[in-house]
Amino acid sequence: MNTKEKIMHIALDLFSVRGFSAVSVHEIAKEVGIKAPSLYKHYKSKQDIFEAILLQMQKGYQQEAQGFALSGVDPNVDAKQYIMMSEVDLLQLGKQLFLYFLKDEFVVKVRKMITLEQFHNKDLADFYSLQYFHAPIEYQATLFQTMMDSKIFRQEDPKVMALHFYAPLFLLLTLCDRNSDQEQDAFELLEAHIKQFSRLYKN
Amino acid sequence: MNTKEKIMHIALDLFSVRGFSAVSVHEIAKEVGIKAPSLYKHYKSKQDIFEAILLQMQKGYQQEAQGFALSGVDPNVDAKQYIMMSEVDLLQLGKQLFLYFLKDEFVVKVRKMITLEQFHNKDLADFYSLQYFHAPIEYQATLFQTMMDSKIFRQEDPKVMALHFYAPLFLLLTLCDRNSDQEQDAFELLEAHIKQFSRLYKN
DNA sequence: GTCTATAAGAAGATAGAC
DNA sequence: GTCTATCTTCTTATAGAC
Repeated sequence: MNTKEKIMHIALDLFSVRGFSAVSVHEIAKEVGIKAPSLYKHYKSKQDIFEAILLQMQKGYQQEAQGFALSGVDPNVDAKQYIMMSEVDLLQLGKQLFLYFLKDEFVVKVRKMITLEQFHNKDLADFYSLQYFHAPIEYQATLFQTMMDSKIFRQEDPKVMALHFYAPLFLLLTLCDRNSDQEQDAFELLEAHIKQFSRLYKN
Repeated sequence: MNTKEKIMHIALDLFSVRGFSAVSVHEIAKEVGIKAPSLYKHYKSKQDIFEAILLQMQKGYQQEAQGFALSGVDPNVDAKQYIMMSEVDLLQLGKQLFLYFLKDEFVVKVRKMITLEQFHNKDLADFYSLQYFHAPIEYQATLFQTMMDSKIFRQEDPKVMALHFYAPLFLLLTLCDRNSDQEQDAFELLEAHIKQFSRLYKN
């Protein structure tokens, strides 16, 4: 990893725990192993590092989504693959989604960082809401709609069904972000959630 | 309101949007209408203001819980009142809980402030997790257990049932914290959630 | 309880040598 | 691309007059 990348990752480490304004350029440089002024040969300002992290995440997310069980691009295509979905498959899907959000270090740190900056400006608020509310809900609603059409699940509002599936995932995820020592409990509760969810919606 | 209280409320206004470290003592004092050094006659440090806010919230929460539909103290007592609970009552309960978390200005601002400081230290992380995860889940699990015993709801894991009831509330709450313009949508989705929840769990 | 003056240091960022 | 030296501004906090 070159110095520019090293700066970005160490800045992210610090921003994601203490927040942008509580971290000094001096501190980032020290962790990298250079002096603060050297850092300005790579980034024109502290804010520039922050923006580089966001850009990197948008790039990385596009790539990850491709290789993912759910492409995240066209839920209608995905849904056709899951029309015959059993309870086990749904469990698999939920776990996979949860583990991606929880175990991809870069994703975790960027989420934490944005969590700490979400009220600063509208762009970041909108970005967070899109990434962790609207996009997953819309996506899963389309998925469940298709599965309802094929009589796997009872006829209910697919958007609310998506909310019922996703909201516990999100709550447990944010719990783990704060208290990583509770990951095991969270994971067990996640399993219990999806199994009970399947029973409730099963036709 | 005296100057000491004024300082606390204005500090909270600023901390809850920009975070503790991004707000200067000078700025707080300016908004209050005094000079920065005068502020130190009321609080011994900036950190001291932060801690005063947390203390004030703990006081206020104890009082609010008393007058609340759910006492928040003994769920077994509460549950007996709700044994005959209908779908409409559950809707009422959910809305009330949601509106308390969303419309009590002090509660909203303190939640936002702690959201921005939650990764700084373990005490704040634990406080957030207790307030917005463990306490509500435990409380509602006990409530639902009693309601299952009296055959109102189908026999399922009461803790997971509590998760199913509460997680969408939390997700919509944090959405409103970021995007207050989406409150109306959130509220409608909340209603749809509780109605569908009732249908799913109804015996 | 407010003010002005000021300390003492840390902040982000630039200039210019190597 | 790294360094030292430096600029300028801002930071928290104190001293002491009124």
